[in-house]
Amino acid sequence: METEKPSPSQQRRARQQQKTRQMILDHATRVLLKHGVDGFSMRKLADRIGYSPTAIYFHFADKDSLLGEVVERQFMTFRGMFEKVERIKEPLRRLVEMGMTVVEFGLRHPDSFRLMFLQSHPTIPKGRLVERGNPSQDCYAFLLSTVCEALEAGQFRPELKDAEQLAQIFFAAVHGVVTVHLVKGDDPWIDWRPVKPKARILVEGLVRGLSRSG
Amino acid sequence: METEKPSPSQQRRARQQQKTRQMILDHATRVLLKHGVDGFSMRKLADRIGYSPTAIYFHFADKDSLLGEVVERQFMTFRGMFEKVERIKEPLRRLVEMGMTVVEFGLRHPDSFRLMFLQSHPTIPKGRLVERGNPSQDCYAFLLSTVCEALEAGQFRPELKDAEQLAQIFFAAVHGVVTVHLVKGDDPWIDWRPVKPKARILVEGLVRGLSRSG
DNA sequence: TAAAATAACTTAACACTGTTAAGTTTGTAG
DNA sequence: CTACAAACTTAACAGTGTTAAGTTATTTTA
Repeated sequence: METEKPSPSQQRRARQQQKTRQMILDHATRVLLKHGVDGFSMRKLADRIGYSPTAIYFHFADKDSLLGEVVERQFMTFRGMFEKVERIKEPLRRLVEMGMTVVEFGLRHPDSFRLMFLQSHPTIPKGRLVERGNPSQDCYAFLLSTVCEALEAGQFRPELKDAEQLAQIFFAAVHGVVTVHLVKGDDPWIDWRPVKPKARILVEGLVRGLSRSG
Repeated sequence: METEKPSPSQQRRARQQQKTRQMILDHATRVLLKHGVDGFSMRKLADRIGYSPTAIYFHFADKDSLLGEVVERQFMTFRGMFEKVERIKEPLRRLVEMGMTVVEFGLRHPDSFRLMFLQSHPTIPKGRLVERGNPSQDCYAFLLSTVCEALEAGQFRPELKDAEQLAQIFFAAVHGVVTVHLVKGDDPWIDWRPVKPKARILVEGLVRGLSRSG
């Protein structure tokens, strides 16, 4: 394989392309967070950025890919919200506050949450932003490491040994509280109680129920 | 108000209308359960039933109303799945099995679950099939009554007194397990564990963590 | 420096979608 | 027999994602 070094003009062009790519992503993100995924369309986005609809397809394969990249960036800011929680020493307490952070994120950025956790994203971007398995970038890895810590300290009941399983259980529980609120929160059929207290009781109750001391 | 008694031919017409309504609903349900909500469209449905697309609008206000009624019927069959669980005497054990039933339903009828619990349905049908608050028809009421039973028997921790809150917590947790599986189950990013064991551990752990004995 | 090639677009179109306005057939009521 | 309303159909509107073909400008090559 011959690796031709790119000429200066090629580099400049590549830089320009990256810039317009970013510009499109920025606008797409803004539209998504303001009008939701239903209020987003390629044509509206094109209108907004002053290009024709087809121009976007020069930079992104299709709508799914574009949304996939937006989601990837949302995951970065999502991960950022866990910084405060990171310094909690006690793993089980950290686990609880991680759950509350997810809830916080879901309430603050509902459309973002919907996009990230209520939609399948089959199209995986090639150059991923977040590094798989690295707890400082991958949220799931961070959750997993916390569970592992508690596990190694022998804080869970003896029959619970699978860190992946436990992590997925905790995430699913918290996910459920937020999702039900986002999807059915307006339904007058049910006399809904506030989300945060419910989440607290759920996560703390779960920790108590699964830990050795409980 | 003058209640004119309907003539025989009027009655027959009304019957015929109800019949085609049902026919449309039946086909709509079948399409939805086979091809999912994304594979459903008014025009395809019209094709299927041999009418023009607009004909459907004579029987239903719009797509949302039609889907709303389909969902309502799905809730009836959903409720039906709880019959076996109903005879469990011990309320906390019943609570656990109710959760497992929800999971069972979600795994067996994923598109149905998506339609019922992952979509907002602002349009409430006028003549509702299920009677609000009646535990033998309304699933939430059934859940609520079970929670109440355990609550009255003093089986929950003393600080937990709100039946609605507890019911919503339990439902959200189970909902989360199913939803995460349906939405992200294909994501190769995570090494997913089987759903049912996770659900069991979650619900039993939660019961243990929130109950007095735990 | 002129010609060829390539990047970065635009225009026009296709095949869909939900929904409505207006027209048509058909059976009932007076 | 006429009038009317029910139950439809046809045609159209406004929107969607996406592609094929054409255009313009810049860069590379002969």
